[in-house]
Amino acid sequence: MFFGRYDYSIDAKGRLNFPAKFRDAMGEGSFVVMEWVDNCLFALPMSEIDRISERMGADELMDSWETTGDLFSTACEVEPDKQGRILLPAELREYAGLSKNVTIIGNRNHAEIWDTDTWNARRAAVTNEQRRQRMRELHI
Amino acid sequence: MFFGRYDYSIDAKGRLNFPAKFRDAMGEGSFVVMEWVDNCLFALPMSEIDRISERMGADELMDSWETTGDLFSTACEVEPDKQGRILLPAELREYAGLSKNVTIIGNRNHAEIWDTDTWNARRAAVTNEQRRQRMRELHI
DNA sequence: CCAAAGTTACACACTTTTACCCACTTAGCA
DNA sequence: TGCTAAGTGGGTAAAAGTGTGTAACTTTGG
Repeated sequence: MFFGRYDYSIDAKGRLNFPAKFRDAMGEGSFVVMEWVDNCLFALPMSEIDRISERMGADELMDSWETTGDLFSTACEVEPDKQGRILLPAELREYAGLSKNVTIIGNRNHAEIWDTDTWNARRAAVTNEQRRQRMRELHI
Repeated sequence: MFFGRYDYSIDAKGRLNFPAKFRDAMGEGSFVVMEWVDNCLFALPMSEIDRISERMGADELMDSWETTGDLFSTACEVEPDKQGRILLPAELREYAGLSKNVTIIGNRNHAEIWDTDTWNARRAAVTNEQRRQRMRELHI
């Protein structure tokens, strides 16, 4: 399970720290990072990639071939160094608009990598009333 | 079941005592604290988080991804130390406006963490007539 | 084919944060 | 008055995060 928010900055060598909790949740060794939507990056365990691949393979829809191509072409395998930092390819950094401040959040079964300003703006756009509505729907 | 009110203060290290009764009700080990609405924090057992996660994962609604991100990004796992204290991340303390005096209340299936002044003001704002009306609706 | 330049990987040192441990105080109770 | 449980305060060690140097590798141009 992934949750929580972590703020880091990309160092001069382009390295980005990845939260220790998430490293554990990713399992041993490497995991996968890919483009998602709204200029965020998707980080998920190898096992989840397999699951998605299977699901898309089973999909009868005509466009699953194009869809997986679009998605998987951006995916890359990363492995944290001894200090827990990862090095993202320039294309992914550019897609997400990552320059200095980066926010990594947990979201159920995956982590998301955002430019900090982008993430803050996105959260600020959610109103108290929307959250209240969500609470009602969840029947907590 | 969570009920009752407990008043504590945050110490110099940012630690906050968590009521013994609630610790028991949370079950063994750690539990989860997250932002809620009206500047209060929500504390609930791990099992409840799993339940919410499942429910949201099953949700067919287009925006469930955004919704879980908004909610889960604020969540954090905490485990009371041997004295029963928890350490809240700075972001959560800030959201709830916690500086010194903190009030923890029980509310059915979860606990809530409030700034004491905020909680007192909120209670003071409820009128006798509102309580009377609520009583009628509950058929107590 | 080789050398220079840039990139990536690895190692180490340092700082900050968090976890853990122990001691003390207070309140309730027999 | 002693006992127990709850709550509070502080010291110390481990872990997480950050910065810098250097070697290995890749790329590029002559």
